[in-house]
Amino acid sequence: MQLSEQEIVRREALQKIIDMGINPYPAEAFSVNYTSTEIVENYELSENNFQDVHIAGRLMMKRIMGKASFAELQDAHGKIQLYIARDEICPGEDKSLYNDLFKKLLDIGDIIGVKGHAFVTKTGQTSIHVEELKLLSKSLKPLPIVKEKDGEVYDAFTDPELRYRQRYVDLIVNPEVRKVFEMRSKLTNAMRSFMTDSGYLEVETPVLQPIYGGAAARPFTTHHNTLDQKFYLRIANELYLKRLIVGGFDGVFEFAKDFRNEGMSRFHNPEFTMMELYVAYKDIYWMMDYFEEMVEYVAQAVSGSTEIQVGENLINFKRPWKRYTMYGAIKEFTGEDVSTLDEAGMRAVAKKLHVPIEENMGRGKLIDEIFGEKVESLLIQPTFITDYPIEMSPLAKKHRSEEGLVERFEVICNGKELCNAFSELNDPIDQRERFEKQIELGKRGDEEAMVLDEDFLNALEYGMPPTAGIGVGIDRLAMIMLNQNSIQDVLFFPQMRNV
RNA sequence: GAUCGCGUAGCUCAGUUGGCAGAGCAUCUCCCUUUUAAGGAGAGGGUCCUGGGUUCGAGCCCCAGCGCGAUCACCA
Repeated sequence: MQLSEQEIVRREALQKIIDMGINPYPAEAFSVNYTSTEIVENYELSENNFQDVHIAGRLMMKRIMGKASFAELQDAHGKIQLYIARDEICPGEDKSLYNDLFKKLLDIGDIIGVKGHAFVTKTGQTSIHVEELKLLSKSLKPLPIVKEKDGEVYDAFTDPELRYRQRYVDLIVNPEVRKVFEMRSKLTNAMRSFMTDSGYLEVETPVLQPIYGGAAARPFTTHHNTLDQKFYLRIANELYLKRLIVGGFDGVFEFAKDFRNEGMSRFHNPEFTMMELYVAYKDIYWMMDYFEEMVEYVAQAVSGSTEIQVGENLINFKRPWKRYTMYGAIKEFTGEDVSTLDEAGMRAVAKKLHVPIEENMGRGKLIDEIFGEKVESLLIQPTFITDYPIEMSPLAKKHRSEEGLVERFEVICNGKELCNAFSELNDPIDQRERFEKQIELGKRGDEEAMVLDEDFLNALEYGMPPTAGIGVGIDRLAMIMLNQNSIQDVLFFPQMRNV
């Protein structure tokens, strides 16, 4: 391994620290009694508090001025300035703790613990007057140095490849990145508590599945040695959650890592998080209300408002959201009434609207293309689209009144699909026929056609109550609510090519 | 998978017509007891992504490859 000049210097410093009799990686705990932000935010309010502060974190800046110095300590919550005077951390004759350890051997990035008292400097900055200093962990790699003045950031660590491959560095030096992930956690917590408060059960279902199902996608495959059997990483957990509804639970949900062996883009990572919820004795109209309420609640919890600025758009999650049928939305945005057209008529409309189509597309696919090309990107505010063509929805119940459609809705927001929901198909005969149609599509070369799951049909044959189900793309929801442009910015460790 | 762009010091970036490899921060040495993008004086640090080619001479031009990004394709 080729070491840079700075890395060599740090290894030499490490050895000198050991030579001084100091363990650079001590085993014992360093108990902390305050965090940086607690002190900074509350010092003025409680003048006499914080006189015995134990605080630990990463050394982020040293400003040495001879026999006294300032430094910046960063803990999990923020930064606080340290004031270190030689004669206070070295009250005796031996000044080596200050002159050697602090001034020369401690580097930016080292993890230290200090004891001291809070005070305010001449220039008005709340700081810790250090009385004791202890090295807790020596850092051997130089950190990127990010500077800031008057809210302006200089030399920010921005190379996306380095940021994603070494997210730990990104998190150390880019506080706004930490913030995004803290808010993502808030988001999922808010959803979780909303559903738990409704009385629904959070469950876990298999990631390794002998038959993949619940979505149309190409799977990852793997092999179990003992069983000598092929397994797939799940592309969805839909069919397992429905088995649990058959089993008698009236509401189950799971935050699931799903895996799809497909292209990557700023909206696609090969592994991603989907939240699926199934509630017995409900239909899509109930689910629309429930989802609307949940997202409004989540927006409030995450940002303290139902209005969120996303790029150039101000998105308002306050209920009620606009609702269109798919035909209605096409009519509204293109002026074309396609509801009564046959396949040929649909093809003619697609051509007229300059929607690129292929000869083998059926009526349902044509509708989907027209909607995707001409309507979807125009829907910025959260909008319900209901009543999808049956060909695209093999797990959704037939529409209660419209031939050729199913009871399904999606919510489109910021031009992208946010969720997908059905009144779940619970007729086992119908479900078998839909699977068989998928098998034919598969034989005709559709690599994403669904596979027949005999055990799932077996479960349906025992009887599943009428059920509403929804799948929510958590990464995409996070992108919108946290105003992030790429899925990579809401995943700690986005997939990268191995180097 | 296609097209375009990018890859230079630990980080952020310059690099002219092809002519000695540059800056700021960081690092090292020295000075400095209320600084804060601390300051002052000095110094060191390079596989210019990799491999070929053209040329007297390549960071720069050409070819191939690798990695990243953007857009598209794919993606319920």
